[in-house]
Amino acid sequence: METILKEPFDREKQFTAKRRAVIYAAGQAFRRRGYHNASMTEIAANLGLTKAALYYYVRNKEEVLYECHLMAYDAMDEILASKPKLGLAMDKLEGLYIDFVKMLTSSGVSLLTDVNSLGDENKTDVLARRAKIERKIIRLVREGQKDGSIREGDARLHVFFFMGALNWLNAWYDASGRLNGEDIATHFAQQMREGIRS
Amino acid sequence: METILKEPFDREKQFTAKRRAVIYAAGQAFRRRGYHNASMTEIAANLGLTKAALYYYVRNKEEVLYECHLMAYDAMDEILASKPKLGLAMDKLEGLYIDFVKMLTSSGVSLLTDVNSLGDENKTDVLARRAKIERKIIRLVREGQKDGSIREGDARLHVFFFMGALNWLNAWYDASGRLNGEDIATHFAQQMREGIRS
DNA sequence: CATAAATTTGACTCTTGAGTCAAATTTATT
DNA sequence: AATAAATTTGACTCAAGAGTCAAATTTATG
Repeated sequence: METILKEPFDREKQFTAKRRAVIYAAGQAFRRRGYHNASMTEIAANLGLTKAALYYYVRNKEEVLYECHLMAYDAMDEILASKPKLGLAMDKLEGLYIDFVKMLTSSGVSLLTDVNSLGDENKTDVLARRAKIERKIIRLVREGQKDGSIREGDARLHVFFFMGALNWLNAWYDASGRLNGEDIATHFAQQMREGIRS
Repeated sequence: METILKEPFDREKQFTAKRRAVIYAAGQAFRRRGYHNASMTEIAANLGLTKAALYYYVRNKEEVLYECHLMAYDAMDEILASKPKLGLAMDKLEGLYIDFVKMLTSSGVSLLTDVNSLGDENKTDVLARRAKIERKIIRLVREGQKDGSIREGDARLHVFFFMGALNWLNAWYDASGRLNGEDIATHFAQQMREGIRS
């Protein structure tokens, strides 16, 4: 029972944990230096490994980029799923947005913008994933326009506007800077809200 | 007089015009496919040229990226300079923002985000250039907080929030889509304004 | 048309970094 | 300790794309 059940799962767990660490480290590197400027050798070195060792955990570099994107979208999906379904749409949206910012400033996961370095397959996939999230938020905005909490106007534009702030975060946010994620989250949420409230 | 004055200037003009065309075409390619995914050969082909011909107009690829950045910042500087110095800060800011969006949606010039592919020299330069523009806008926001047209709060955050929308434009704006630049500009300007008005 | 300057090209070189693989090393199990 | 599986490595290969250059071609001018 020990060797048959516990052990293999443990091994698998170790493996996936390390694999995740690789993806994560790569994500950090991609964010700081850009996908093409961050070499696999460099990423490996950050983990105290050799490039060849990385390839034990990962098929190829593109796959890593792909998984980095998914990681961010998974986190967003999780946040989306965790939200209560009742109340004013605006309030739900605000909660959502705060969590997004907190997640992006504290988890080390970030929204990468380089989607063109993915092959057709993965690119379509990632864009679909992004679109799905956007659609949910747009739906929420429309709901807010119905329940009167959100001002009229093209819901897509409402959303693109404040989603831009999230994607731009990576460009300037420095975890060691004087601004902390919490403060940014509440500030941004207010600005988002005021921008579209009725 | 003909050969001594007119001709040489004309030649120079031709050269710089073509050079500009190269930078511009490269900018389009960088925007659509990313700096590293767009090869010099490809950019040349878009212009009906050979890679070797490009290098008659341009020292190297990095220089091209550098100039693309500058092109965008030049355009923004021009807009900044064109604005009247009187009136409520908020109104000035709104005019500015509208012009930024119009410029980015109509001129073919775009804000590139890949600054890490530049060498140290150029990178510092570009970041300084960006910072300078941001500082002007931040100053304007502070002015608005003094004259009462803009709500209190961290002026930098106010600015980072709505500048994100501009940088995110490239990711979704499609000149041939149903939304035109004019509409986006007025929509975004309103959302920007409501987000920070007092 | 002859000439010179400007422009363009084909055919290279060179570097970098992704990806591979057989062998070495480590870890767990009996 | 012996063995087997998991993990890591050094030393490669290979392709892509940046950048070069001498020669060909085009354009303008007397």
